[in-house]
Amino acid sequence: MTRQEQKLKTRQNIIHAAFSLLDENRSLSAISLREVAREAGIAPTSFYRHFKDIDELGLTLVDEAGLALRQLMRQARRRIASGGGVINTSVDTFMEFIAANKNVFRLLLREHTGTSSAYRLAVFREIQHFVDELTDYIIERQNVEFKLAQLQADAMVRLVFSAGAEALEADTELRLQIGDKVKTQLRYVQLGASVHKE
Amino acid sequence: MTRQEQKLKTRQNIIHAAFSLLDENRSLSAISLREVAREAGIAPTSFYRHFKDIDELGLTLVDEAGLALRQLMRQARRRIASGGGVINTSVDTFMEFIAANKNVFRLLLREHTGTSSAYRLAVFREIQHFVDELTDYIIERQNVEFKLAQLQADAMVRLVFSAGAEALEADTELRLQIGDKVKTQLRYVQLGASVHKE
DNA sequence: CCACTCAGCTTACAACTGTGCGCTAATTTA
DNA sequence: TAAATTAGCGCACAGTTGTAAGCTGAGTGG
Repeated sequence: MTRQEQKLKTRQNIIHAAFSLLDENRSLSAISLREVAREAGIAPTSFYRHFKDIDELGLTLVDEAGLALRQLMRQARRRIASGGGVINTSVDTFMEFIAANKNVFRLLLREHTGTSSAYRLAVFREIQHFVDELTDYIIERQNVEFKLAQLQADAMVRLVFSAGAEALEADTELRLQIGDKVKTQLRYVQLGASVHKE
Repeated sequence: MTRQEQKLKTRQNIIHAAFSLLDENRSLSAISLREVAREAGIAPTSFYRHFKDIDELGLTLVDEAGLALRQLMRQARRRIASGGGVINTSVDTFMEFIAANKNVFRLLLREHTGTSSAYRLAVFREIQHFVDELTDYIIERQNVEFKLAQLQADAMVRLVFSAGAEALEADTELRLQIGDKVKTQLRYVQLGASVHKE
């Protein structure tokens, strides 16, 4: 194994360690460099060979989470194309993502309203991608003007993320209920927006 | 000043100190007992004369914030009674509340998705009050069945809180824009729900 | 008036934090 | 092969944390 490979592996160990520490009751600002190092199996000071700060690690994690989100979007689009209804498919995909990547979503959720403005901004940008993509989609499908589509998309994303927060700590059955609830709410928004237009 | 009065005053000093520490970049779990004591002007160990834990203080703060929320609701109802449109008045009242009680709203927002499940639950209950009251109101005004009213109220509260989060860090002008946005979104929900019913 | 209560203090300690410094051993480069 | 680079380590230090123990002085109740 070359030196570069080894370094990359250690870096990923650190990232993985940090994600695993986010379990249940910790936020980015609540995990310490030493803890991460311990979990990653390196000496505390070796951490600096990979990241300038603990904050630099934090931003990296947010980026990784954003990446996962974008992959989620792609997956959802693929699924929609193969039929089943936009809202249904999107919500189902989203809920499955949450269940399968709890800590990733937890990170986004916590830091979205968290204490570091840098993290908040980073998460905000990731969510905005979501809104933008959905806006385009709505314009194309429902043939409405930009402003209205954006408002609608914004509302929908907010509702879905909020429902996600609720679903995060729920068991499978409750999560399905939450999914049903948010689907209906999304239909209200969609219906309301299309009626409003006329 | 009697001993009891003095104790109460110190207790309120502590609570006030804690709220003021929530400014900008701190959450409940990120403020230390010693900091609170310092800010309140007492010795660290004196803290224990008033609260068992820092967590007990935290729950007290959430309660206080909930109280403020309930007062907000009453104020909104009074204002609606004197005309001006339900959605408009409610959102305006809410936005004014946020601007005037930043740290109170910040607390609710942060702990809603925060790291302590006890805090999360406490905040969740406070928000649920909001939903319940709005549900009753909708049933009464729009004469719809409970289930539908609840779904509608739930969506509306989620949208308003989410907009509040955005407004929290915004200046006056942006806050007004956010207010307008969420008002439109709420009308979508309302419209959509009423159309859906038929 | 005198015994009692108790809010607040000082001192102390062990645990933890981030990080500077210098070493080692292994890979990379010339 | 010799020189240079560097990932990772151990040690050290100053700063912070929560909280236990025991004292003091002022308000309280008999």
